[in-house]
Amino acid sequence: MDKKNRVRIAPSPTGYVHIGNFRTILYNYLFAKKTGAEFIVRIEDTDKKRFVNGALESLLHVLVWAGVEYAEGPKLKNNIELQSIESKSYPGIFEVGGSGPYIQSERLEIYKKYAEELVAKGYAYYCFCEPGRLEELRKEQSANKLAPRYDQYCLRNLTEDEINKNLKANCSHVIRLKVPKNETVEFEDIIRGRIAFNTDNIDDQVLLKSDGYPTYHLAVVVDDYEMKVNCVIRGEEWLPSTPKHVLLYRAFGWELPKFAHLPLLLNPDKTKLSKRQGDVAVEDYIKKGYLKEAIINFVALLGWNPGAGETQEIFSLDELVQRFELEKVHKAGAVFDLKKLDWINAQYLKKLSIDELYEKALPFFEQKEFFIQAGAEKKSPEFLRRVLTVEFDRLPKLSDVGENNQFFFATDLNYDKSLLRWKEMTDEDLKKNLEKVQELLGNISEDEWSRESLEAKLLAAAGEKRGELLWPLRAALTGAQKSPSPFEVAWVLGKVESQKRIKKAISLLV
RNA sequence: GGCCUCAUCGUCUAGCGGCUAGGACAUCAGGUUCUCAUCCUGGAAACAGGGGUCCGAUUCCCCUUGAGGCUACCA
Repeated sequence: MDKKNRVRIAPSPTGYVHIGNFRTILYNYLFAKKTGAEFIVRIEDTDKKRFVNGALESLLHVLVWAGVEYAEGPKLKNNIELQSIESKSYPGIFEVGGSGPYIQSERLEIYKKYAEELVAKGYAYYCFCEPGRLEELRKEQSANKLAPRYDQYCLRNLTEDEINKNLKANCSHVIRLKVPKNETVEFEDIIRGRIAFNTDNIDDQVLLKSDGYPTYHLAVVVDDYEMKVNCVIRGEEWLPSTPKHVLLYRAFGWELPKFAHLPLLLNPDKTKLSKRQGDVAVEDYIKKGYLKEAIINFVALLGWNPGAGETQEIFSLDELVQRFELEKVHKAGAVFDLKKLDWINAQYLKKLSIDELYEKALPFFEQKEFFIQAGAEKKSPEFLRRVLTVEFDRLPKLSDVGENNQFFFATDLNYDKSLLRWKEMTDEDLKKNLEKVQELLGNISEDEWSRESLEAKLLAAAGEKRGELLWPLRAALTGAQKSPSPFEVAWVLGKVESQKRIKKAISLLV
C-alpha cells in the first residue's frame, strides 16, 4: 500500500504575502488537490529580527480569501472546524492537525534535540566564534577573491574538554553542520532533473543559532521529516541550499523527499520580482480591485500552462486543479506582466452579475472623491447599479470604477460650448436639434425610461444623420469628449437630470 | 570572485528530430459606431551565437555569450 503524498507551504511572517510566495502556495495547493496529497501549512518564524506583527494573521486571511483549504496548520479562530488548540505565542490562532505544532517557534526543543543528536553522531559541531571574527574572516576571503566560508576553527582547534568547559560556562555558541570533503551530493528535481553539487563548495552551515532558534536549513529538514512531507515544492532560490538539506537527511538516515524548484517571478528587467519595481503583495492587488479569480488565473499561468490543445486561457480554480501537472512547470523565470492581468481581470469582471459587481464595486466608489462629493441620489444603489451596467465591459479593474465617467456624479457640468459642435453645424442648428431632443425626451414617461426605448426613439428621430443629433446630445449629457452612448448616459442619469443638462446646453448656444 | 540554474515574438507560452515555428496579452491597420470602450477581421513580431551528432536540428551533446539565483547566527 502506498502512503499518501504530503506537501506543505512554509511561509514566514515577515510582512505582506509576496505574489511569488502566493504562486508557490497555489502550485502546492493545485498539486495536492490534483494528486490527492495532504496539504500542510507551516509557519517558519525562526528569525526574530524579521518578524512582523500581524503578518501571520494577514497570511491566513489571504489563504481564506483565495480558497486555499488545508487540513493541517494554523487557522484563524472563525475558520476552525476540527479539534484544535490555541497557539501559545499567537493568541487567536488555532492549530489544527496531528503533526503540530505547526509554528516553528513552538518547536524549539525538537530542533535542539536533533542538533545535539547530530553533534553526538559527529555530523555537526559546536562553534564559539564571535560574529566579529567571522566578519573579519569573510572580509579577508573576499579580498583574496576566495569564497567566503567558515574556516572550521572550532572544529580544528577545540578539545573536547574545552568545548565542555565553554558549554558549562554558557559561552555563546552555535551548532554547525560538518560538511564532508570532496563528495558529490546529488538529488532529483521533478522540474529540473538530476542536480549535483560538490561538497567542497558548501559552507559549514549554522544549524542552531546562539539564541536557541534553528536556521531554516535545520528546521525545514526536521519538520518535513517529522510532518512526513515527501514532496517539497518551493522557489528556485532554494536550489543552492538543497545539498545542505540532502546532507542533513543523510546524516539523520532519513529518506529524501522529492524536490521541485519553481522558477522565479521576475520584474520587467528580469531581476527577481521586488518591491522597488512595483507592487509585490497580494494584498496590494486585492486593494487595486483585481478579483481573486483573476489573480489566481494569472499567477497560475506564470511558469505553467495546460499545454497543447488549449486555446483559451481563462481557468477557474477547479479547472486549474484538473489540468495542473508539476512536470509541466517551466524552468525559466517569468516576467510579471500587469497588462495581461488587466485583461484577465476584465474577463472575470464581465462575467459578474450587476448585483455581484455592485457589491464588489461599492467599497471602491466610496473611496472616490467624485463619489463623496456627489448628491445623495447619486449614491443610491439603483443609480450605482445603472452606472455599473453601462461601465462593466469597459473596466479593467474595480478601482477604475467611475473613473472615466465622472460626469455621472457631477452636479454641474463644466465644458466649453464648442464641445457641442458636430462637424460644421452652426449654433443655431445645434440648438434646434437639442430642443428637438428635449421635447422628445419630455414625451417619454418615467416608466418608459429604459435604454431600449431611449435608443429606439432617439435613433428614429435622428434618421440618417445620427451624428447631428447624437453628438450634441451626448456632449450635453456628459460634457466629455469620450463616453458611453447617449442612450445609456440618459438612462443612467434619469429623465430629470438629463433634461436639466440639455437645458443648460441649449442656454450655452443662445 | 565561486557555485548552481536558465535561454522560442516586447510579455506569458505551444513545440518533446522533418511544422509556411502555433496561441494569448500588448501593439499596428481595417470594420461595426455620434465619441470612447466592447466586439469582429487582418498585419507586423521569435528559435542568442558557434561547433558537433544525424539523411535532417528550435528540438540531442559541447563551447561561447547573455540573464538570473545563491554565496548570513534571513527565509
